[in-house]
Amino acid sequence: MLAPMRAAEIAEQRCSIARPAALLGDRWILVILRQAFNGIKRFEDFQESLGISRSLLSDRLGRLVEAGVLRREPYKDSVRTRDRYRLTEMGLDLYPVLMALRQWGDRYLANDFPPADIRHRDCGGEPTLELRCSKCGEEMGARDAEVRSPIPA
Amino acid sequence: MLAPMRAAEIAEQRCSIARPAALLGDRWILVILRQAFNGIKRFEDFQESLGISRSLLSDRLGRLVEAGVLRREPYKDSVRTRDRYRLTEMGLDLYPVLMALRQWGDRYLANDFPPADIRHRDCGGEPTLELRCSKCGEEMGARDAEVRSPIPA
DNA sequence: GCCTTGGGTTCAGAAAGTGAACGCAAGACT
DNA sequence: AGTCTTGCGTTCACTTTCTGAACCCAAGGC
Repeated sequence: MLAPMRAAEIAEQRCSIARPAALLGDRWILVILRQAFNGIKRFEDFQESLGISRSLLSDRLGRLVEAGVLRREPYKDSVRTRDRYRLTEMGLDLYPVLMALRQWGDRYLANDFPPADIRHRDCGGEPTLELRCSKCGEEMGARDAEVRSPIPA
Repeated sequence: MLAPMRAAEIAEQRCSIARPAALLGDRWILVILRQAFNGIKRFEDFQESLGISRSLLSDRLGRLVEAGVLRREPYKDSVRTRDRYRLTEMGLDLYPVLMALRQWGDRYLANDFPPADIRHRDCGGEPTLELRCSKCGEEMGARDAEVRSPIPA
């Protein structure tokens, strides 16, 4: 199974948003990453927990490995040698993306269930994503930002 | 054109990440939002700047309107009445998601071009996304987080 | 009345996604 | 040794979605 044609075209744009979008703009990729951050590593566990078809899971894990987000490596179970997929440094750095999704989802789409309970391991506080100006330290939103080198597409 | 079947299933999960993923886990949706944040409002301008097919653009804008991320409204051009699509408050609050993608993209995927230049309107500083513990104020990464109510799927 | 423009909808063919069935290597069982 | 199970896929036939090109239609202009 090949990567989608249009994804490749989007990925070629010289744009800091289009390139990640070409990889991450996919429902399965995002929930696979969520599971990876939840500690899932084995093919079977991804497949069962997500209800994704094997062929598609195989394709998506392959894309993530190729992109450098996951690393596939053999490891010794108590019983035998298996493979597992682990987040690389590059993959771990996607955490803010997932947290941004979660924060927005909790706010606007989670009316019928309690929000995710994720805590700082050290102190039990709640992680919050802040968009802050690195110069003046003010918190910012979309309206406070100005695009100087814009709009590549 | 109907929304993809599996998207609906993912959207039904009681999960703060799966729900936004069902809407945003789509290449076109993400670049459409980028353009919206870049100030694009009209159907034609989205279409030309993205090279997306009209039918698909129509479908995606419709999804975003239905989700409450965009609002469609008529307005008076100098010449005549047109429609435009504008970000709602809910849509503007997606800014951190786009910034998270951009920050990651700049770091790992933008080796062949200069990163996007986005500045704080007031002081010219650069916006940075920080994941911080709201209790102790420490900056956090994936490894410092602990999932207490996990793994809905 | 006819033309242009914006914002679509409607095709038919191409690509991607789907679940079920099959492949295959490494240990374990007998 | 031969068979069984488990993990991790690939292949297949079928369905759904995407694609670009062609068409539609209302509001203004000529």
